[in-house]
Amino acid sequence: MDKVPEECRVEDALGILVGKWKPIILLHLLQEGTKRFSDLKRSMPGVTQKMLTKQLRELEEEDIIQRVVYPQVPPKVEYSITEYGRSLEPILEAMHEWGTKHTAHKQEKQINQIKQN
Amino acid sequence: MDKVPEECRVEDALGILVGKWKPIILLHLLQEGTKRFSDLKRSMPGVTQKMLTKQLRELEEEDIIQRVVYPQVPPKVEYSITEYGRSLEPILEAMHEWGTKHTAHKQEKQINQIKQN
DNA sequence: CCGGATCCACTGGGATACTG
DNA sequence: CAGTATCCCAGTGGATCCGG
Repeated sequence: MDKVPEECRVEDALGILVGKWKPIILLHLLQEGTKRFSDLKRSMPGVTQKMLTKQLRELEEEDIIQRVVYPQVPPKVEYSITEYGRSLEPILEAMHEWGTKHTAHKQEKQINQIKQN
Repeated sequence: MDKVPEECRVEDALGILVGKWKPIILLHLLQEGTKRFSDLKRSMPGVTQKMLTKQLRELEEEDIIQRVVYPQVPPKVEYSITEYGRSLEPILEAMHEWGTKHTAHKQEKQINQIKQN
């Protein structure tokens, strides 16, 4: 961490990942390669079509994922991670690992607070 | 990335880092160890007292940073990274590195778009 | 099947003024 | 010096309906 704050690019990476459904989307696509819109939607309980579309568009805009439309009836649209997007994988892994520890950390903290009483 | 989405903890880490001034705060404290509120504020152009206070409180709540109040007049409050908070450093590093590449990537993309015309 | 268009609630961030 | 208290605005996320 020998960078001066003026040239901090952390936010750039953060901006890509921030969005209620983006981490989940990436996880699905990283694990399963290519998925149709409807499959993606089905595997993400609670998401609306509008939101899923929006988040996918934003990831596509940053070249993290790729969108392929098959001009047929009924429509078919497939999404997949780009090579470039795959470079985010180590970061997601690291965050997942840290998050897991943090969850344990918070539980421990709660237990200690209860003991105080 | 062999985790199923149901046990995705990426958001937990993300939630800690998200906040307009949090990455910068962490960067400053990681680099310079301990800083007073006013020093921190001075090194972050544009931040208001309210926002700086708020972001610091949130980081403190998660045990990422430590707040020490010296009961004197005028008041003196020092902030520093906790041992636990320091475990975020690799993630911040990785994001900074990725962000730097991404900035270059976007510039390249723009140039290509201009060439199209 | 996919996604655009509208309308709406909520909250994150900010400007400003005030206090021990 | 450090922090609260108010008021405000814009953006995000969501519910719902419509269309190719």
